[in-house]
Amino acid sequence: MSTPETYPSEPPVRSAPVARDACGMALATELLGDRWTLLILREAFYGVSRFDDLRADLSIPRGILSTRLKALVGAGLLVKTPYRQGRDRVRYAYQLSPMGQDLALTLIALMQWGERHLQTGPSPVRLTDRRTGQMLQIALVTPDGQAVPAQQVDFQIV
Amino acid sequence: MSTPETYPSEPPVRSAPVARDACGMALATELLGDRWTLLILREAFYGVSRFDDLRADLSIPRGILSTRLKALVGAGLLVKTPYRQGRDRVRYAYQLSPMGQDLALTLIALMQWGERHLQTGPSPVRLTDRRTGQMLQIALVTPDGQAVPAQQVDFQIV
DNA sequence: GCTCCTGAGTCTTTAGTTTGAACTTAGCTA
DNA sequence: TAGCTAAGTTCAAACTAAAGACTCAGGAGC
Repeated sequence: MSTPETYPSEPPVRSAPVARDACGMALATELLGDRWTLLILREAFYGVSRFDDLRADLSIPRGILSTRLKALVGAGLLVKTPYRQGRDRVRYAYQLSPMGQDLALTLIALMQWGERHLQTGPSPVRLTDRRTGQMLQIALVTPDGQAVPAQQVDFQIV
Repeated sequence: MSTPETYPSEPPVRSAPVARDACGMALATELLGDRWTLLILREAFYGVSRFDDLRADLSIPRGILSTRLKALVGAGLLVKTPYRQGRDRVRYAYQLSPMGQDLALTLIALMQWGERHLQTGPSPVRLTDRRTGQMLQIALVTPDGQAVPAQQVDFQIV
């Protein structure tokens, strides 16, 4: 973005051009930015929904899980739904709300980045087009659904 | 993903079908999942590169910034480059490596999600196609760059 | 009825991080 | 020589997380 050797011509950026409370990314980070929250949402995407299953799967302390779930329900990403299995007593499932499901693209972007740069083996997750079977990638697209290469993307602050 | 009222027919998922250390998302979360790291990368994307500018812009304690920058340099997301402005002594700029720049799509996905669900006002960030001026959105695309709607995406674990 | 079991929590104590403030260092500049 | 600034480091106090014990509710078995 800036070229350190060729200052003074191009002065360094001294502060972010977008205030933190007007930036969707910063707001999202406040909600999702901790060691557990993204992992909990990952489980939710995979369909794990019960307190004790989450706890066992993540090895997360009960107290922390309890607080995080409350925060996520409070923020509207998860919904706590009662259900009854067989003759069991009523229990609760934590499931993604539409707002939570809408995080899918973000988590997929994160996953694909992790696969490219951190993962050693091949990915066990396969995202394909149901019609053609083609592999899918995250990209920026125009309203009519045409991908635009990175060099052709214009980033502007108004 | 599962329908709480209509169990037993469809049993609940008891654990994530992908081990944490084989999942790009989980690996990425380990690196990026804390209160500051994503905010630091956000600054880096906006072009803020100097220690004290980051510190002032984020109101982050020096010690934390120092450790986070070291971690990010160590992980290969940032590069610490010496530079010299005018006759000043040599200083260091923290800038995105190619690996860090490759996180752009993820951060944009996060930003667009935050804008849809958390932000009250309109976004000051404008992402457009340089050729046509059209607004751009994150989506899943086929290898030839055609967006695929969510309902048509097939998610499989191998 | 009484006891045990399980899912889903809460409470408490200990361990680990984060903060903020003060101190340090290197290279200018007056 | 003293002063300034960017970029750290160090340290005590405050906060947060972790691990384990405790609680509670509704069945199931005796």
